[in-house]
Amino acid sequence: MAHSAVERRNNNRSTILLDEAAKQFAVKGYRGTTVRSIAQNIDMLPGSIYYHFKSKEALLMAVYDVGVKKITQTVNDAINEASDPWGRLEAAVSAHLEGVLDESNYARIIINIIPAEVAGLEKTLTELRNGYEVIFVKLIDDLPLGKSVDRTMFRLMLLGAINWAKVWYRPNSESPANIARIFIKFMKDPIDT
Amino acid sequence: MAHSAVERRNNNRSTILLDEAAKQFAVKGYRGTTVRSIAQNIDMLPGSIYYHFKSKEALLMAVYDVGVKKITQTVNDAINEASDPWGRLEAAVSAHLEGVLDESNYARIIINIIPAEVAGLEKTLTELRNGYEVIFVKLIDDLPLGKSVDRTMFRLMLLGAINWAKVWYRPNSESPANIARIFIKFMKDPIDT
DNA sequence: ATATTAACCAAACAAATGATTGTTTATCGA
DNA sequence: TCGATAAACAATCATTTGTTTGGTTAATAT
Repeated sequence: MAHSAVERRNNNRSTILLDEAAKQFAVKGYRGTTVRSIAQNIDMLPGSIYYHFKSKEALLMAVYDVGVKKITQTVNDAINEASDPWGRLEAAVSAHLEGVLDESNYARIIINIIPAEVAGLEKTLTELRNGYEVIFVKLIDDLPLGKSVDRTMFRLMLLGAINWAKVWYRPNSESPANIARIFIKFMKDPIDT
Repeated sequence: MAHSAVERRNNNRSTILLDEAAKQFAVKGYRGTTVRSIAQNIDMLPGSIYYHFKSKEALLMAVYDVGVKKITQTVNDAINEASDPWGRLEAAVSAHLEGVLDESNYARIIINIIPAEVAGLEKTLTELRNGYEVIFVKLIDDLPLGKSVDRTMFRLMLLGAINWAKVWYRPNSESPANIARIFIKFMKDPIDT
Protein backbone atom coordinates (compact mmCIF):
# COMPACT_ATOMS: atom_id res chain seq x y z
CA MET A 1 0.00 0.00 0.00
CA ALA A 2 1.09 3.49 -0.70
CA HIS A 3 0.51 5.31 2.53
CA SER A 4 -1.36 3.89 5.45
CA ALA A 5 -3.74 5.41 7.92
CA VAL A 6 -0.82 7.27 9.37
CA GLU A 7 -1.54 10.94 9.27
CA ARG A 8 -0.02 12.29 6.12
CA ARG A 9 2.29 15.22 6.16
CA ASN A 10 0.08 16.71 3.52
CA ASN A 11 -1.08 19.50 5.74
CA ASN A 12 -2.10 21.78 2.99
CA ARG A 13 -2.55 24.58 5.37
CA SER A 14 -1.70 27.08 2.65
CA THR A 15 -5.36 26.85 1.74
CA ILE A 16 -6.50 27.39 5.29
CA LEU A 17 -4.08 30.26 5.53
CA LEU A 18 -5.42 31.82 2.36
CA ASP A 19 -9.00 31.43 3.54
CA GLU A 20 -8.32 33.12 6.83
CA ALA A 21 -6.39 35.93 5.19
CA ALA A 22 -9.25 36.48 2.76
CA LYS A 23 -11.75 36.73 5.56
CA GLN A 24 -9.75 39.18 7.62
CA PHE A 25 -8.63 41.37 4.73
CA ALA A 26 -12.24 41.62 3.60
CA VAL A 27 -13.53 42.65 6.99
CA LYS A 28 -10.74 44.78 8.38
CA GLY A 29 -8.88 45.98 5.32
CA TYR A 30 -5.20 45.54 4.59
CA ARG A 31 -3.73 47.60 7.37
CA GLY A 32 -6.39 46.59 9.84
CA THR A 33 -5.36 42.99 9.42
CA THR A 34 -2.18 41.80 11.12
CA VAL A 35 -0.04 38.84 10.24
CA ARG A 36 -0.31 37.81 13.85
CA SER A 37 -4.08 37.72 13.96
CA ILE A 38 -4.24 35.63 10.80
CA ALA A 39 -1.76 33.17 12.25
CA GLN A 40 -3.51 33.04 15.59
CA ASN A 41 -6.88 32.17 14.08
CA ILE A 42 -5.48 29.10 12.36
CA ASP A 43 -3.18 28.04 15.18
CA MET A 44 -0.02 28.90 13.39
CA LEU A 45 2.91 31.01 14.45
CA PRO A 46 3.34 34.38 12.75
CA GLY A 47 6.71 33.51 11.32
CA SER A 48 5.42 30.37 9.66
CA ILE A 49 3.37 32.42 7.27
CA TYR A 50 6.58 33.51 5.66
CA TYR A 51 7.26 29.99 4.58
CA HIS A 52 4.20 30.19 2.32
CA PHE A 53 4.38 33.83 1.27
CA LYS A 54 7.33 36.10 1.16
CA SER A 55 5.52 39.14 2.53
CA LYS A 56 2.19 40.44 3.73
CA GLU A 57 1.73 42.16 0.39
CA ALA A 58 2.35 38.89 -1.44
CA LEU A 59 -0.30 37.27 0.71
CA LEU A 60 -2.81 39.93 -0.20
CA MET A 61 -1.93 39.57 -3.86
CA ALA A 62 -2.57 35.84 -3.71
CA VAL A 63 -5.91 36.33 -2.00
CA TYR A 64 -6.95 39.06 -4.39
CA ASP A 65 -5.98 36.96 -7.37
CA VAL A 66 -8.01 33.98 -6.18
CA GLY A 67 -10.89 36.32 -5.40
CA VAL A 68 -10.99 37.68 -8.92
CA LYS A 69 -10.78 34.22 -10.45
CA LYS A 70 -13.54 32.86 -8.22
CA ILE A 71 -16.04 35.63 -8.83
CA THR A 72 -15.27 35.59 -12.54
CA GLN A 73 -16.09 31.90 -12.57
CA THR A 74 -19.24 32.34 -10.49
CA VAL A 75 -20.61 35.16 -12.60
CA ASN A 76 -19.80 33.42 -15.86
CA ASP A 77 -21.59 30.31 -14.67
CA ALA A 78 -24.64 32.34 -13.72
CA ILE A 79 -24.74 34.05 -17.08
CA ASN A 80 -25.03 30.74 -18.89
CA GLU A 81 -28.24 29.92 -17.07
CA ALA A 82 -30.12 32.67 -18.86
CA SER A 83 -30.61 33.34 -22.55
CA ASP A 84 -32.06 36.77 -23.16
CA PRO A 85 -29.71 39.77 -22.71
CA TRP A 86 -31.57 41.39 -19.83
CA GLY A 87 -31.91 38.07 -18.05
CA ARG A 88 -28.21 37.39 -18.43
CA LEU A 89 -27.34 40.78 -17.01
CA GLU A 90 -29.67 40.26 -14.07
CA ALA A 91 -28.13 36.85 -13.43
CA ALA A 92 -24.68 38.40 -13.44
CA VAL A 93 -25.69 41.15 -11.05
CA SER A 94 -27.30 38.63 -8.73
CA ALA A 95 -24.22 36.41 -8.71
CA HIS A 96 -21.95 39.37 -8.18
CA LEU A 97 -24.01 40.53 -5.22
CA GLU A 98 -24.06 37.11 -3.66
CA GLY A 99 -20.33 36.95 -3.97
CA VAL A 100 -19.47 40.30 -2.48
CA LEU A 101 -22.08 40.13 0.27
CA ASP A 102 -21.21 36.66 1.50
CA GLU A 103 -18.85 36.95 4.42
CA SER A 104 -17.13 33.71 3.66
CA ASN A 105 -16.42 34.62 0.09
CA TYR A 106 -13.12 35.64 -1.40
CA ALA A 107 -14.89 38.01 -3.72
CA ARG A 108 -15.47 40.45 -0.90
CA ILE A 109 -11.93 41.67 -0.93
CA ILE A 110 -12.34 42.93 -4.47
CA ILE A 111 -14.53 45.71 -3.23
CA ASN A 112 -13.40 45.98 0.37
CA ILE A 113 -9.74 46.58 -0.25
CA ILE A 114 -8.88 50.13 -1.22
CA PRO A 115 -6.03 49.79 -3.71
CA ALA A 116 -4.55 53.09 -2.56
CA GLU A 117 -4.27 51.66 0.92
CA VAL A 118 -1.58 49.24 -0.15
CA ALA A 119 0.59 51.59 -2.20
CA GLY A 120 2.98 49.04 -3.61
CA LEU A 121 0.13 47.09 -5.18
CA GLU A 122 -2.22 49.87 -6.18
CA LYS A 123 -1.74 49.51 -9.91
CA THR A 124 -1.88 45.72 -10.02
CA LEU A 125 -5.01 45.48 -7.91
CA THR A 126 -6.82 48.05 -10.01
CA GLU A 127 -5.94 46.22 -13.19
CA LEU A 128 -7.21 42.93 -11.83
CA ARG A 129 -10.52 44.50 -10.91
CA ASN A 130 -10.86 46.15 -14.30
CA GLY A 131 -10.19 42.83 -15.95
CA TYR A 132 -13.10 41.28 -14.13
CA GLU A 133 -15.46 44.07 -15.05
CA VAL A 134 -14.98 43.34 -18.73
CA ILE A 135 -17.70 40.73 -18.24
CA PHE A 136 -20.18 43.52 -17.69
CA VAL A 137 -18.93 45.51 -20.65
CA LYS A 138 -19.89 42.61 -22.89
CA LEU A 139 -23.21 41.96 -21.21
CA ILE A 140 -24.22 45.56 -21.65
CA ASP A 141 -23.06 45.57 -25.24
CA ASP A 142 -25.61 42.85 -25.92
CA LEU A 143 -28.54 44.84 -24.54
CA PRO A 144 -31.07 46.21 -27.03
CA LEU A 145 -30.62 49.85 -26.11
CA GLY A 146 -31.43 52.99 -28.02
CA LYS A 147 -28.70 54.71 -30.00
CA SER A 148 -28.52 57.58 -27.58
CA VAL A 149 -27.73 55.46 -24.54
CA ASP A 150 -24.19 55.79 -23.20
CA ARG A 151 -23.33 52.19 -22.38
CA THR A 152 -20.26 53.13 -20.39
CA MET A 153 -22.24 55.34 -18.08
CA PHE A 154 -24.88 52.65 -17.92
CA ARG A 155 -22.30 50.19 -16.65
CA LEU A 156 -20.71 52.59 -14.21
CA MET A 157 -24.07 53.38 -12.71
CA LEU A 158 -25.13 49.76 -12.34
CA LEU A 159 -21.81 48.51 -10.98
CA GLY A 160 -21.56 51.44 -8.60
CA ALA A 161 -25.01 50.74 -7.24
CA ILE A 162 -24.29 47.10 -6.54
CA ASN A 163 -20.79 47.59 -5.21
CA TRP A 164 -22.06 50.11 -2.73
CA ALA A 165 -24.50 47.54 -1.39
CA LYS A 166 -21.83 46.36 1.01
CA VAL A 167 -22.30 49.62 2.88
CA TRP A 168 -26.00 49.25 3.60
CA TYR A 169 -26.68 45.55 3.17
CA ARG A 170 -27.82 43.58 6.20
CA PRO A 171 -28.73 39.89 6.26
CA ASN A 172 -32.35 40.87 6.77
CA SER A 173 -32.45 43.27 3.84
CA GLU A 174 -33.71 42.16 0.46
CA SER A 175 -31.91 39.10 -0.83
CA PRO A 176 -29.16 39.57 -3.41
CA ALA A 177 -31.47 38.11 -6.06
CA ASN A 178 -34.19 40.59 -5.18
CA ILE A 179 -31.80 43.50 -5.18
CA ALA A 180 -30.62 42.46 -8.62
CA ARG A 181 -34.19 42.21 -9.93
CA ILE A 182 -35.17 45.59 -8.53
CA PHE A 183 -32.08 47.41 -9.76
CA ILE A 184 -32.35 45.94 -13.23
CA LYS A 185 -36.00 46.91 -13.36
CA PHE A 186 -35.10 50.49 -12.44
CA MET A 187 -32.71 50.61 -15.35
CA LYS A 188 -34.96 48.87 -17.83
CA ASP A 189 -38.47 50.13 -17.30
CA PRO A 190 -40.14 53.48 -16.97
CA ILE A 191 -40.20 54.43 -13.34
CA ASP A 192 -43.80 55.42 -12.88
CA THR A 193 -46.07 52.52 -13.66
CA MET B 1 -4.92 101.07 18.65
CA ALA B 2 -5.80 97.50 19.27
CA HIS B 3 -3.05 95.51 17.60
CA SER B 4 -0.71 97.01 15.04
CA ALA B 5 0.84 95.67 11.86
CA VAL B 6 2.94 93.38 13.97
CA GLU B 7 2.41 89.83 12.86
CA ARG B 8 -0.47 88.45 14.85
CA ARG B 9 -0.19 85.37 16.92
CA ASN B 10 -2.93 84.07 14.71
CA ASN B 11 -0.99 81.07 13.50
CA ASN B 12 -4.12 79.14 13.05
CA ARG B 13 -2.41 76.07 11.80
CA SER B 14 -5.27 74.01 13.15
CA THR B 15 -6.96 74.75 9.86
CA ILE B 16 -3.96 73.68 7.84
CA LEU B 17 -3.70 70.60 9.99
CA LEU B 18 -7.36 69.78 9.45
CA ASP B 19 -7.02 70.27 5.70
CA GLU B 20 -4.06 67.96 5.45
CA ALA B 21 -5.71 65.33 7.61
CA ALA B 22 -8.83 65.48 5.45
CA LYS B 23 -6.79 64.99 2.32
CA GLN B 24 -4.85 62.00 3.60
CA PHE B 25 -7.76 60.30 5.32
CA ALA B 26 -9.74 60.58 2.10
CA VAL B 27 -7.05 59.03 -0.06
CA LYS B 28 -5.49 56.44 2.20
CA GLY B 29 -8.18 55.65 4.73
CA TYR B 30 -7.88 55.92 8.50
CA ARG B 31 -5.33 53.24 9.13
CA GLY B 32 -3.42 54.01 5.97
CA THR B 33 -2.82 57.52 7.26
CA THR B 34 -0.21 58.09 9.94
CA VAL B 35 0.05 60.97 12.33
CA ARG B 36 3.64 61.34 11.22
CA SER B 37 2.83 61.73 7.56
CA ILE B 38 0.20 64.36 8.28
CA ALA B 39 2.66 66.30 10.42
CA GLN B 40 5.45 65.98 7.90
CA ASN B 41 3.36 67.40 5.05
CA ILE B 42 2.67 70.60 6.96
CA ASP B 43 6.13 70.93 8.49
CA MET B 44 5.01 70.12 11.97
CA LEU B 45 6.30 67.59 14.43
CA PRO B 46 4.11 64.58 15.18
CA GLY B 47 3.75 65.41 18.83
CA SER B 48 2.54 68.93 18.10
CA ILE B 49 -0.67 67.56 16.65
CA TYR B 50 -1.62 66.54 20.16
CA TYR B 51 -1.80 70.12 21.19
CA HIS B 52 -4.72 70.58 18.80
CA PHE B 53 -6.39 67.17 19.11
CA LYS B 54 -6.23 64.71 21.90
CA SER B 55 -5.97 61.65 19.67
CA LYS B 56 -5.91 60.45 16.08
CA GLU B 57 -9.54 59.41 16.41
CA ALA B 58 -10.49 62.88 17.63
CA LEU B 59 -8.76 64.32 14.59
CA LEU B 60 -10.77 62.09 12.28
CA MET B 61 -13.97 62.99 14.07
CA ALA B 62 -13.27 66.69 13.61
CA VAL B 63 -12.57 66.23 9.92
CA TYR B 64 -15.62 64.05 9.41
CA ASP B 65 -17.84 66.48 11.20
CA VAL B 66 -16.69 69.42 9.12
CA GLY B 67 -17.12 67.29 6.01
CA VAL B 68 -20.74 66.47 6.76
CA LYS B 69 -21.57 70.07 7.60
CA LYS B 70 -19.97 71.37 4.44
CA ILE B 71 -21.63 68.98 2.01
CA THR B 72 -24.97 69.38 3.72
CA GLN B 73 -24.71 73.09 3.19
CA THR B 74 -23.60 72.74 -0.42
CA VAL B 75 -26.34 70.32 -1.37
CA ASN B 76 -29.07 72.29 0.37
CA ASP B 77 -27.98 75.42 -1.45
CA ALA B 78 -28.10 73.60 -4.77
CA ILE B 79 -31.57 72.25 -4.14
CA ASN B 80 -32.98 75.71 -3.70
CA GLU B 81 -31.96 76.65 -7.22
CA ALA B 82 -34.47 74.26 -8.78
CA SER B 83 -38.23 73.99 -8.36
CA ASP B 84 -39.58 70.76 -9.85
CA PRO B 85 -38.88 67.53 -7.92
CA TRP B 86 -36.73 65.83 -10.56
CA GLY B 87 -34.78 69.02 -11.09
CA ARG B 88 -34.15 69.36 -7.38
CA LEU B 89 -32.93 65.79 -7.14
CA GLU B 90 -30.62 66.29 -10.09
CA ALA B 91 -29.24 69.44 -8.53
CA ALA B 92 -28.58 67.58 -5.31
CA VAL B 93 -26.84 64.73 -7.09
CA SER B 94 -24.72 67.18 -9.05
CA ALA B 95 -23.68 69.07 -5.93
CA HIS B 96 -22.96 65.86 -4.07
CA LEU B 97 -20.75 64.64 -6.89
CA GLU B 98 -18.85 67.90 -7.08
CA GLY B 99 -18.22 67.67 -3.40
CA VAL B 100 -17.00 64.12 -3.20
CA LEU B 101 -14.96 64.25 -6.40
CA ASP B 102 -13.09 67.44 -5.59
CA GLU B 103 -9.75 66.50 -4.13
CA SER B 104 -9.59 69.61 -2.02
CA ASN B 105 -12.98 68.98 -0.49
CA TYR B 106 -13.68 67.69 2.97
CA ALA B 107 -16.74 65.89 1.72
CA ARG B 108 -14.57 63.18 0.25
CA ILE B 109 -13.98 61.53 3.56
CA ILE B 110 -17.68 60.89 4.02
CA ILE B 111 -17.48 58.22 1.38
CA ASN B 112 -13.82 57.27 1.59
CA ILE B 113 -13.74 56.41 5.26
CA ILE B 114 -15.29 53.08 6.06
CA PRO B 115 -16.83 53.48 9.53
CA ALA B 116 -16.03 49.87 10.40
CA GLU B 117 -12.36 50.66 9.90
CA VAL B 118 -12.24 52.85 12.96
CA ALA B 119 -14.07 50.68 15.50
CA GLY B 120 -14.32 53.17 18.31
CA LEU B 121 -16.13 55.64 16.08
CA GLU B 122 -18.16 53.31 13.90
CA LYS B 123 -21.52 54.21 15.36
CA THR B 124 -20.97 57.94 15.42
CA LEU B 125 -19.68 58.12 11.89
CA THR B 126 -22.54 56.06 10.54
CA GLU B 127 -25.06 58.25 12.27
CA LEU B 128 -23.51 61.39 10.86
CA ARG B 129 -23.64 59.98 7.36
CA ASN B 130 -27.22 58.81 7.76
CA GLY B 131 -28.15 62.25 8.97
CA TYR B 132 -26.85 63.77 5.81
CA GLU B 133 -28.63 61.28 3.60
CA VAL B 134 -31.96 62.32 5.00
CA ILE B 135 -31.81 65.08 2.43
CA PHE B 136 -32.17 62.47 -0.27
CA VAL B 137 -34.94 60.64 1.53
CA LYS B 138 -37.01 63.79 1.35
CA LEU B 139 -36.12 64.60 -2.24
CA ILE B 140 -37.18 61.13 -3.34
CA ASP B 141 -40.37 61.33 -1.32
CA ASP B 142 -41.33 64.32 -3.43
CA LEU B 143 -40.93 62.51 -6.73
CA PRO B 144 -44.08 61.56 -8.64
CA LEU B 145 -43.46 57.83 -8.69
CA GLY B 146 -45.82 54.92 -9.24
CA LYS B 147 -47.25 53.12 -6.23
CA SER B 148 -45.15 50.05 -6.87
CA VAL B 149 -41.82 51.84 -6.71
CA ASP B 150 -39.70 51.06 -3.66
CA ARG B 151 -38.32 54.47 -2.75
CA THR B 152 -35.77 53.08 -0.36
CA MET B 153 -34.25 50.88 -3.03
CA PHE B 154 -34.46 53.81 -5.40
CA ARG B 155 -32.36 55.88 -3.05
CA LEU B 156 -29.87 53.12 -2.30
CA MET B 157 -29.34 52.57 -6.00
CA LEU B 158 -28.87 56.22 -6.83
CA LEU B 159 -26.62 57.02 -3.88
CA GLY B 160 -24.57 53.90 -4.46
CA ALA B 161 -24.04 54.80 -8.07
CA ILE B 162 -22.82 58.29 -7.29
CA ASN B 163 -20.74 57.34 -4.29
CA TRP B 164 -18.91 54.75 -6.32
CA ALA B 165 -17.95 57.43 -8.83
CA LYS B 166 -14.86 58.11 -6.74
CA VAL B 167 -13.50 54.79 -7.96
CA TRP B 168 -13.67 55.47 -11.66
CA TYR B 169 -13.87 59.25 -11.93
CA ARG B 170 -11.04 61.04 -13.68
CA PRO B 171 -10.80 64.81 -14.27
CA ASN B 172 -11.26 64.18 -17.99
CA SER B 173 -14.39 62.05 -17.52
CA GLU B 174 -17.83 63.56 -17.79
CA SER B 175 -18.30 66.54 -15.50
CA PRO B 176 -20.17 66.01 -12.22
CA ALA B 177 -23.12 67.92 -13.67
CA ASN B 178 -23.20 65.64 -16.72
CA ILE B 179 -22.94 62.52 -14.63
CA ALA B 180 -25.86 63.74 -12.54
CA ARG B 181 -27.95 64.44 -15.62
CA ILE B 182 -27.22 61.07 -17.19
CA PHE B 183 -27.84 59.06 -14.02
CA ILE B 184 -31.11 60.84 -13.30
CA LYS B 185 -32.22 60.23 -16.85
CA PHE B 186 -31.48 56.53 -16.49
CA MET B 187 -33.73 56.39 -13.45
CA LYS B 188 -36.47 58.56 -14.85
CA ASP B 189 -36.94 57.60 -18.47
CA PRO B 190 -37.40 54.38 -20.44
CA ILE B 191 -33.99 53.21 -21.48
CA ASP B 192 -34.49 52.51 -25.16
CA THR B 193 -35.50 55.65 -26.95
C1' DA C 1 8.39 95.08 33.07
C1' DT C 2 6.25 90.92 34.30
C1' DA C 3 3.24 87.22 34.00
C1' DT C 4 0.52 84.38 31.16
C1' DT C 5 -0.65 81.66 27.54
C1' DA C 6 -1.02 79.77 22.76
C1' DA C 7 1.59 77.17 19.85
C1' DC C 8 4.86 74.69 19.01
C1' DC C 9 9.66 71.75 19.30
C1' DA C 10 12.67 67.95 20.85
C1' DA C 11 13.03 63.70 22.50
C1' DA C 12 11.57 59.67 23.90
C1' DC C 13 8.42 55.66 25.22
C1' DA C 14 5.67 51.59 25.00
C1' DA C 15 3.21 48.75 22.27
C1' DA C 16 2.34 46.70 17.97
C1' DT C 17 3.86 44.89 13.77
C1' DG C 18 6.31 42.87 9.66
C1' DA C 19 10.04 40.10 9.01
C1' DT C 20 14.35 36.97 9.79
C1' DT C 21 17.02 33.23 11.51
C1' DG C 22 18.18 28.83 13.31
C1' DT C 23 16.13 24.64 14.62
C1' DT C 24 12.94 20.70 14.75
C1' DT C 25 9.70 17.27 13.13
C1' DA C 26 7.68 14.31 9.90
C1' DT C 27 7.22 12.30 5.42
C1' DC C 28 9.02 10.06 1.25
C1' DG C 29 11.99 8.35 -2.38
C1' DA C 30 16.27 5.81 -3.14
C1' DT D 1 18.12 2.85 6.66
C1' DC D 2 19.51 7.34 4.92
C1' DG D 3 19.32 11.72 2.99
C1' DA D 4 16.36 15.18 1.22
C1' DT D 5 12.76 18.10 1.76
C1' DA D 6 8.25 20.20 3.17
C1' DA D 7 6.25 22.45 6.91
C1' DA D 8 6.31 24.32 10.84
C1' DC D 9 8.22 26.15 15.59
C1' DA D 10 10.76 29.22 18.81
C1' DA D 11 12.85 33.19 19.51
C1' DT D 12 14.10 37.55 18.30
C1' DC D 13 14.94 41.83 15.61
C1' DA D 14 14.16 46.22 13.56
C1' DT D 15 10.86 49.36 12.47
C1' DT D 16 6.59 51.78 12.73
C1' DT D 17 3.06 53.97 15.21
C1' DG D 18 0.23 56.50 18.51
C1' DT D 19 1.21 59.07 22.30
C1' DT D 20 3.49 61.56 26.33
C1' DT D 21 6.48 64.67 28.68
C1' DG D 22 9.01 68.64 29.41
C1' DG D 23 11.04 72.51 27.60
C1' DT D 24 11.02 76.84 24.44
C1' DT D 25 9.43 80.99 22.01
C1' DA D 26 6.82 84.75 20.96
C1' DA D 27 2.59 87.26 21.36
C1' DT D 28 -0.77 89.19 24.60
C1' DA D 29 -2.57 90.89 28.88
C1' DT D 30 -1.67 93.21 33.36
